[in-house]
Amino acid sequence: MVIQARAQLTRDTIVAGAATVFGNRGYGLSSIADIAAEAGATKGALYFHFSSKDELARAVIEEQHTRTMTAAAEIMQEGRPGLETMVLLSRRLALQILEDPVVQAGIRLTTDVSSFEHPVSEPCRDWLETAEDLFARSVREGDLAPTVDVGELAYVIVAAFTGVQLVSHTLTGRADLLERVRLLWRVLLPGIVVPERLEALRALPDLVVDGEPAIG
Amino acid sequence: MVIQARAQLTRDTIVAGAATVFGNRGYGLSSIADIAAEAGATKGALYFHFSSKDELARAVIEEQHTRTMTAAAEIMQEGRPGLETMVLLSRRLALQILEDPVVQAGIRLTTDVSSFEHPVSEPCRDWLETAEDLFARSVREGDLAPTVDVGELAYVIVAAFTGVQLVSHTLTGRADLLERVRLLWRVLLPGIVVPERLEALRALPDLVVDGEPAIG
Amino acid sequence: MVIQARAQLTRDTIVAGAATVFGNRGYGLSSIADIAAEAGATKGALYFHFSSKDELARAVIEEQHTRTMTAAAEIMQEGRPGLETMVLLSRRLALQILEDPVVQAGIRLTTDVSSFEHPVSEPCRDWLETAEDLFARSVREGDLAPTVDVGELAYVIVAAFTGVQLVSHTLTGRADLLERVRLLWRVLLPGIVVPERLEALRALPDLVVDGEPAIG
Amino acid sequence: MVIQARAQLTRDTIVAGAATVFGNRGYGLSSIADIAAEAGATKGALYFHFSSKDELARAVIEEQHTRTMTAAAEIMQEGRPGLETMVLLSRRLALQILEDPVVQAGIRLTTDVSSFEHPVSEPCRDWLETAEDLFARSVREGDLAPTVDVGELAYVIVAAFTGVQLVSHTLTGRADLLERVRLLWRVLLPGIVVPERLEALRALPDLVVDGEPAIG
DNA sequence: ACATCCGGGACATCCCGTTCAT
DNA sequence: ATGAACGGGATGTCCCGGATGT
Repeated sequence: MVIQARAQLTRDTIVAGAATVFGNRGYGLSSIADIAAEAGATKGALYFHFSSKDELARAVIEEQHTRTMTAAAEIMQEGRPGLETMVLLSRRLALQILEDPVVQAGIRLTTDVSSFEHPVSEPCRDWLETAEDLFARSVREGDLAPTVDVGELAYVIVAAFTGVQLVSHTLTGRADLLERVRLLWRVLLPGIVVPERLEALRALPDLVVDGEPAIG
Repeated sequence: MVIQARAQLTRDTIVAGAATVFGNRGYGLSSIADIAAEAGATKGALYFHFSSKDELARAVIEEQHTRTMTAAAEIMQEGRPGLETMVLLSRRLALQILEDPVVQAGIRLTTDVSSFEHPVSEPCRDWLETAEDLFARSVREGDLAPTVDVGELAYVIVAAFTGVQLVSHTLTGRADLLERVRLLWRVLLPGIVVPERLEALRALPDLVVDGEPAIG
Repeated sequence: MVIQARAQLTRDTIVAGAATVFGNRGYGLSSIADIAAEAGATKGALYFHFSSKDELARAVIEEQHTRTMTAAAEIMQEGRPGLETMVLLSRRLALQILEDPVVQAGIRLTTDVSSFEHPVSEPCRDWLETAEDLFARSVREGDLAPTVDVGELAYVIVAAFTGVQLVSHTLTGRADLLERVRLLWRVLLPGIVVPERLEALRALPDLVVDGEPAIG
Repeated sequence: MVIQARAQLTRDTIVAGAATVFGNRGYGLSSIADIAAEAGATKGALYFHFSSKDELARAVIEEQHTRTMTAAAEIMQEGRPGLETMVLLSRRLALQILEDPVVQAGIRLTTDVSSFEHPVSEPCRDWLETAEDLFARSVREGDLAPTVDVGELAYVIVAAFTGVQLVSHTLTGRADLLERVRLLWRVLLPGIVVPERLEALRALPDLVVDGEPAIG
């Protein structure tokens, strides 16, 4: 139906507006009225698409998840080695956080909304799984020692990235996010790759992703 | 004076109640009425001690900061090597997070309140400084290579710990926090200590702090 | 036209749904959305047939009035004596109230909507008129004394019936309505019929109408 | 405490305002804002005393019940015969309905709120009981035949009065209420009192209560 | 003609953070 | 330090039109 095209547009606009407000103020301090104003929509329109603030927040999270997973899928299709893919994924996500309010909001909301009755943990689990798969591949490729527990390694990486993003946000408003992610890998890599590959992979953290400004 | 002692007690009770509520629901979703009820005080009493919700939140953060810093000072007085001290600090903080609602709340609020006009970043900076100092000591003690940038290393450690705490909270309600912190160090240490000390320090992550249940 | 047949059906469905909701919750607490849902229609369909909530309520009242008046006409055609007809009418109406949501709703709405700009009093007046006519006939038939004011008598009967219906609704959810109507007549009759006919009419309240379960 | 006196006053003001609005528009169509405005209070004050619209409505009902029962007690203390007391009670209630918005509202709300989860039926039951007691006394006094079922009689009277009040409200805005109540008794009495007392009691319906305008 | 989808605002109820007398 | 009150939103939902099919 043609009508539904306009509806979809309205819905997207609202999600975007919600992301901006949620991202700036967090769930609890964002008001539906502010969101509607930000999106240039009325509360009637908003209420037509989302039956509650909670549902709206979850829609933002879902959209963010879709976007990050789509971006991740693109990179994973390039057929690079596991570790390299992992690094690129982290940088790609960092870029999305910097550029896309929906991604910013989604990440913040995932934490906020976790206080609720039905917390949101899928995105987190998805990342863990992805990381685990890639590390498992790295083991097969000989970059990681067969003795490492890839699940545990994935946990540390995902958590560390999360922390870097949050601390960078707190201290510099994310101005140094990309640099900090690079730094994270420089510290982590030596401890996990097998010694003989270390030299070859030393440049990994400085790889540049599509759309990323080259390093000064 | 006796009267002031009671006032101080009331104030502490309120801070504790506020911590419980803030910690569970976040700043925006916590109401003054809930806090007063939780603390067993009246709203009037609350407003006598704190002139606004914002100030109350900052008081919780400050109290948390005091507690963590006090605990940190205790450990640092024991005169252990830098790296060992750092590990113990992290474990001590994890324990506080698990046991002390004020600490839980302070950490959550630090993020929440960062959306405000006067964000809170001191606690974060203090930890960075502490970590940096300890790592510098480790360099002097020969545990870390002189080439490492201790500031950067501190950043990674603090961020990673933050992330581990947050992810553990999201996925398991912090049930596995201690184990995850241990894991974090096991992954990190090999990449940062000088090779010849690695064997000697391998047991570091499993050190047990006062009050901590022994590892099964 | 065939199309209009479907429209009529839709309209009737909506009126029935509206009756159910109005009857349960009253005018003010019934929402158009609830009515549409109850009727299995969309709000659009509803607003095609009725231009406002008020109009819908009046349509329900009108439909109720039609149904009760139709039923009344049937009984009045049977050519029974006035008093007997009156008793049967009251029992027939009680049955309708018990069985037909539209009748329930109509009665409730007649009261509710009375708060509006254009109150609804026709149904009430119609009943008064009908009762008055029947009592006048009873006078001619010698059942009532010529001295009674048939208008006043009609008023008392209509009001008393209304009250019985309402009290029965409040106390037992109308479970004892039929019995209470019977009781009403047993109390009223001795005071109004001429003494010499009293014995003959004593059985009147226990007459059974079509469709009514016999008395246990 | 002195403070509570002012609070009590505010509370009463709010109940009175609520009664006015509820009485005019019914529960569903009355808004809290209108009530606050009518009472000259703020929504904050209102919410301090009543935690919901429902509770406010029940407070109005309760207040009405108190007032009618107080008035009833006064009359019953006068030591008149049962039937006479009953008649006077009905006239007193009619007067209250005419003069006291709280009583008007209470009666209307009793019906409205009956749709809720916790309906209100006590007032109705209290009246039934009172009437039953008085009729029982009348039997002992020889005004009523010992064969009458006083419970059933009470039901009819209470219901009939309720109906008269409602119909009078619908048709004339209660302008003829007193007259209609008188009429009700004139129709009812002959059917219930023992023949030999009928003449003596014929004047009962025209008795005048305190504060009632004499009959023209 | 009949029905639907989508959207528009205006309020409803409720509750919140805060102050003022006492 | 309390009880009472204050306004100003908070979310949610209502009644209702246009745009769009069928």
